[in-house]
Amino acid sequence: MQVKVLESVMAACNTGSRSGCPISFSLDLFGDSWTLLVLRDLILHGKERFGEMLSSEEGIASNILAERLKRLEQSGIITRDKDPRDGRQVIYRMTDKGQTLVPVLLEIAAWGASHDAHTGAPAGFPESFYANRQAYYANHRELIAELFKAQAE
Amino acid sequence: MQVKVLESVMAACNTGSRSGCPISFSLDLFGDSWTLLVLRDLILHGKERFGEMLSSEEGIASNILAERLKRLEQSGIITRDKDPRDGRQVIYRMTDKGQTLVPVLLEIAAWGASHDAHTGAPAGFPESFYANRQAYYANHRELIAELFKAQAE
DNA sequence: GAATTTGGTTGCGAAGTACAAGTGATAGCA
DNA sequence: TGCTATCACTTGTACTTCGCAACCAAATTC
Repeated sequence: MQVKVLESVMAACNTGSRSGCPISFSLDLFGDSWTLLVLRDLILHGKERFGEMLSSEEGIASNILAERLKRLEQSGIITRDKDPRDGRQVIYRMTDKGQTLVPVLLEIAAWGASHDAHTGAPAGFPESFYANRQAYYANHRELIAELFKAQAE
Repeated sequence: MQVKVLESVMAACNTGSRSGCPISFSLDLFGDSWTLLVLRDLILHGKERFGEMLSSEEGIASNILAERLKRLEQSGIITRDKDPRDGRQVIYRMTDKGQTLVPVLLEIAAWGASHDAHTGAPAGFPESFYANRQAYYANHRELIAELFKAQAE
């Protein structure tokens, strides 16, 4: 009986998890400076190409980006396919599992926007999000675009 | 006019922010491996002492813990007070601003629990959380404790 | 007042990151 | 068909951060 417990602990160790804590598990995947920014580009900005992500405002290094994309693919968060129209390019896309990270990203974005004076998020985003999270989970792209449009007027 | 834009960009740089993105802003505060685990101990586990956090399952180093607590205090997320009953000890407590991180932590915990086979979270936590987020935001400690209790029976 | 506890700090080797340059496969064009 | 550009990386090297162990000062207990 004791042996089984040990085995499960070892299994956890082998997957790189530091403990049985679900937060710790999540952080082993995206708890570094860059992975969540890559996921932001994929999920919120709709980027699919290596070059697009490379040219993001924060200036990620190409070796770091390549390594993070590899890890995300191995974790089943994204897929990696050759572009049939241009064999040089690769298309990265979120899997269904990857899509389940949308609420995490939106929550982080809303927190940042509501505590950062110099945020680039549209005015009223956190309030709008906190008032109706479900709508954003289903439709974040369109709802955020609408806020930007309303702001421009 | 151009000058003003430049000034605001420079101000953003001085605060350490890599860009105007609200996610980037959030990650500059808690986008490393350890800060969110410290926040978990403070928010979800109710820990208040240096020693308590030091002895967490993941084994944070004391210099890292000290540095993170300092940063969180400077960011207004936590307060640092001497224990009036024992002058050696320090009590760390979440501020109101810190409490606004509860939804972020719960979302990360739920994601981890729903994708980790070896999670230490109580059975049914992600489902229960996703079905009724608002209740958890107001009352996460008690609701999670109830799940653990139900599991033990 | 000696030993213990608590909350740190310091120093050093290991690991991760940033930057620049280079590689290989494909594509477009003369 | 050969030349050049583009794209997605990889490699090498300097630099920064991290992890670990040891140490330290103040407060408390015995």
